[in-house]
Amino acid sequence: VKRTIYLNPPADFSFYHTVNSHGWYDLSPFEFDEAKCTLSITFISDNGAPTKVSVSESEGRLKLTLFEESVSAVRAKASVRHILRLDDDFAGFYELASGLKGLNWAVKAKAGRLLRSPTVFEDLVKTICTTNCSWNLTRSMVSNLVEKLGERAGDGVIAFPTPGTMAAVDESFYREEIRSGYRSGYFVELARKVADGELDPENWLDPEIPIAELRRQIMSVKGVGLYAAENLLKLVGRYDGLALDSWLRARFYEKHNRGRKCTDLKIEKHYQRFGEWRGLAIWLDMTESWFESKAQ
DNA sequence: GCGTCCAGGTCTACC
DNA sequence: GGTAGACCTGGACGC
Repeated sequence: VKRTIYLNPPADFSFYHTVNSHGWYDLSPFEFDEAKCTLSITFISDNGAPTKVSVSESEGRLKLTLFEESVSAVRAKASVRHILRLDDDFAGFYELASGLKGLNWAVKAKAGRLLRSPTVFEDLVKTICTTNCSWNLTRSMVSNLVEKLGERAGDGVIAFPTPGTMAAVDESFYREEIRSGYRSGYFVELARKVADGELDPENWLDPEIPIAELRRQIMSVKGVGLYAAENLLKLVGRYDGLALDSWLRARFYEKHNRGRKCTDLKIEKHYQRFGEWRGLAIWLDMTESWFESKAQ
């Protein structure tokens, strides 16, 4: 039995720009129906059951459709708040970015919220899946994780696998079934540490943890280097790293360096003025063209 | 059809 | 603390 509930987003929220903020909407178990502008999210409910909620916009409110009876409205709202970053505050960034070329569009469009998964663990694994490979391979590894290892409900809903489930299979499973190559050992080690309670990625959402300590913890995960750590840091609300990767560098060369390569230091200097917001500044500057012809 | 390169990098070994 | 070389996969490209 379907249920519909509503959620009031903050005034500076744009559903469209949040969903399309980066490639995450394209990774399983997210499903995005572009024509209907509806995002389906899947997470593990409090009773341990995988549950699906679809989210769309309706007259300025967020309309949540719940498909499982077991999930409470409170829990569904909390997950959506987390995934769409409804409680994040961007006033400081908008103040810095207002009127600036490359960024003013974001202020006007209310962009800046980077879509995230229901858990930090899921975002961490997905981020490792983005390293040193094409986006196609990232998508393939993630959908293999969900299809072959995900948590299944009776009605066909599948959520991203839990640390415990991921820890229960060995490296050869990842190599052969997930096709994750040398990352396979990283997944086994990470999943075991989280399942054993030795590491708690969800704790990284705590804004009180000093950035240096947080970065140290994240980079202690095998397979997570500077790019992956800074990317995950953005997803837990810390934007002081640029998270440079081949895509971002190429876009910077194109937009700000006449198509010629330059050092990372030059890129760093370009965004220095944005201080603790620089990671968001480069991302929005580099993705401006995604939204140029799509007035929303 | 086969070799090489490289994508939303990171680790290890050795200066 | 800085940097070659190795590392899975699969699609693109040159020959």
